[in-house]
Formats: sequence, C-alpha cells, structure tokens
Amino acid sequence: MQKDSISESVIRRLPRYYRFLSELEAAGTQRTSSRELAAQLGLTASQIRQDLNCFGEFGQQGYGYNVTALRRQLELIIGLNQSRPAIIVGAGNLGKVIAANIDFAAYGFRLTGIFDIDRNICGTEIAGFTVTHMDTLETFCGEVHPVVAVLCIPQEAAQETADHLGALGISGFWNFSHCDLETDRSRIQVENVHLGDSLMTLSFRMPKKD
Amino acid sequence: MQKDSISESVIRRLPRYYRFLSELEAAGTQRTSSRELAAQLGLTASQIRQDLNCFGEFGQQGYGYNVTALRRQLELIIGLNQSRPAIIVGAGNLGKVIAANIDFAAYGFRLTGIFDIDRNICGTEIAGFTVTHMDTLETFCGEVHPVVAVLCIPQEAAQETADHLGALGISGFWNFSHCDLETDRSRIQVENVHLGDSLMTLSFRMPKKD
DNA sequence: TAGATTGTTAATCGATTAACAATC
DNA sequence: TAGATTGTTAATCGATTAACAATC
Repeated sequence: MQKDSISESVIRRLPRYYRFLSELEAAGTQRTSSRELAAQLGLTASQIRQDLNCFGEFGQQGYGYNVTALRRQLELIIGLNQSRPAIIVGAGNLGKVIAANIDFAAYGFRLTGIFDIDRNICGTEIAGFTVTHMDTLETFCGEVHPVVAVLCIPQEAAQETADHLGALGISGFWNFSHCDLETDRSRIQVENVHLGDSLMTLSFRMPKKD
Repeated sequence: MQKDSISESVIRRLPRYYRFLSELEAAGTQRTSSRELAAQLGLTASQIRQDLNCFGEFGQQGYGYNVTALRRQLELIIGLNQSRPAIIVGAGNLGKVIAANIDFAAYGFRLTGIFDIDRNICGTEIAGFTVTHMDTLETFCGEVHPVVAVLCIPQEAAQETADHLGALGISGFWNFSHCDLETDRSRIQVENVHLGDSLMTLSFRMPKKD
C-alpha cells in the first residue's frame, strides 16, 4: 500500500495536512477536496493528490475526501495512534519545558522517564516524573525498553550520550543538542531541532545594515 | 554579487556550513576544500561549491578555502554580525527558556524586551529583563523599533498578535506558536518552529505496531 | 612545471505541476 | 445524465551531480 520510499519533502508536509484536517474536523466540516486543501495550505491540488497517493487511495471521484476519514488515515500513517515509550535525557530548562508542554501521547509516544547527570537535579519532580540519575539508565532501559530519547543536553555531551543510548536500544532521537549526531542511520532515526540554525535562517532573510 | 534568489534548500544549509567552519576554526584548521567539507557534512563537493557560488567566489584554485575567511564570509552572508532589535512575546515556560538560553547576539539579533498579557507574570524578571505588559508594546515599538518578534504564545492568540505586531513595524517572526501564520509574505518573514510537526515526522519514521 | 581544486557549464535526477481518462 | 473530482500518467521545472577548462 505505501510506496517504497517516501521523500523527505512529503514527510515534512504530512503534519501540516494532519493539523489542517484536524481543524476542519473540529469545525464540523465533513468533506473537502484537493483543490480546497491546496488553496488553504498554499500548495497545488496536484501535489496534495500525489502526496496522499503515496499511501493509498483515500478519496472518491466526484466527491473529494471525507475529512474525518482522511484525518484518521493520516493519524495511522504518521503513527499518532501508537504509544511508544520515550525518555527525556537532560532535565535543564529545555528538558523541563518539553516535559511539561509536549503532549507526547498526541504524537504517538509515551513519556516514561526523565534523566539527568546532575545529582542536584535528580530527585526533583517534573511533569509527574522524578528526575533520575543517568546511572540508572541501563536498568531502566532493560525494563521499560524506551525507543526514543529526547536529547536536551549540552552539545559537548551529545555524541557520547547518543552512542550510549543507542547501545541501550534507543532507535530514535529528538535532538535539541545543537549538533549533528553521527549515528548508524540504517538503524537510528534522528530528528534535529536546531534552534540556532532556525534563527540563522531568519537572520539571513532579514534586511541587513552596512 | 549575490544571486537574485537563493533557494530554500541552500538557505537551510548555510547554518550548517557556518557551524562546521566555526568548529574547524576553533580546532585551528587553516584550510579546507569542498571535497573535505562534503565528506564531513555528508554532501557532495559540487553542491558545496554551487551553494557558495550563489554568494561569491571565496576559494582559490588549487588551494581550496581559507577556513577563517570563509567562516567570516558566511557570518556576513547570514547576517550574524548584525544587531537587530528583537522582542519576546509570551513569557510562559517556553518564552523563559528562549530568553535565558538563546544567545541572540550570536545570531545577529539583540533582545530588547519581553512581553506578556498576564499581569501576574508582568514585573517578574527573566534574563535581565522585566516582563512588561503587552499594553505598552505600541510605545515600546515607537521607541526601540524592534524588527523581530519571538512568538511564544498560545495558538489561539497567535494570528491576532502577529497582525498587531505587524502593524507596529515587526517584519520577522520566529514562530513557536504551533500554527501557520497568515502574513503579507512580501513584507514579513516567518520562521516556524513547529515542535509538534517535528515530533510527528519522527513518529512517522519510527516502527509501528499493529 | 605538475598537482590540486576551484568556478561554471552541462547532464542527470527527482519533485512539482499539468493534463486527462476513470468514475462517483 | 452532467458535473465534479479523483488517481495517475506525462510534461515541466528546479535542484543536485558530474565534468572540465581555468588557474593557483
């Protein structure tokens, strides 16, 4: 059903489709078309149909798409109905914000623990979890088998920690550590959130003096 | 000197080039080549030369590139030497983390104020700034003329607030509010940080059960 | 000079857009 | 049935890669 390989461009558009269909559904809209979606999302109808047809045939000729059905399909495609165990590594400011503000369950994951290397932070409570020392990671992973680690640690420690976590069975990183991890890309998925890079692209596009 | 329009793909690679050259420079490396950079960054030498030649001729035949000179050129190209006034709008958890952790000066900006609509938060101090009520934005903008606003507010308020800020002269948004802003794209630059979308792409790429 | 590596042009590849038969 | 809109094939466009003359 799903095409062999989905291009990065398509993958990046899926969340937008899902978000927008969720809004339509919440607004009570029952039906839509590629033309309508395209107009709203600033894409072409062709592109939307091509994208969706990577995964199956979800529309009906002459009618278009049922909003609820298509949203539900995207939910399954993206894997939002899953509940894969995840951990946060690094309980500094950023780790705390993510623990408190990201609804992991809404994205197909389930937060199972928060770890830090600083014994002063360990023992404190964040989002219902007691921050635990990294020493206990091995035992924890043996029991809970988390698949994803959210890396909220300083750049210097990132590569080493990622290697360690990879050895403990982690196969996905949500990487906030501001550096490019070197991993076995056949086995391990990395999604980078490089805030600095993001702000630099804005800097590039803003007018400059001198 | 700079080509008429730079593609989004090129823009997204510039920060990585800059980061990597900074590392090389910090390590004391004086010279590099497109082949070397390509190997390290996982790109092709051709691509790197094409990308750089959008902006000028920075290399020397037979030699390659001087690390410091090229890093410096990228600094100017991206605009990291600038100091454009920026404000943070929304001083919740996320706004605080950004205020405290992002080195705006390193990215061509200068944090000038933090605003919130909640009078309970106003008056508290974050990263050396006293959080100020949004009521005072108009006066502030008239005096300081910030060009960029970091949007750390809830989705519901984002569009309205963006419109308001646009009217007050803001021409760039670093948007963390998890929705797609509708703006006059000829005048206003938007850089989205959609953490939910980011986590969804990781969800998509992770194995699924059932 | 010989070797190396650039800047740039040409070739290839992949993604986007257009077109249209199928069909609800 | 007529109108609408899909799924899909073909055409176009743009980005990446390869090739090579220029030159340090």
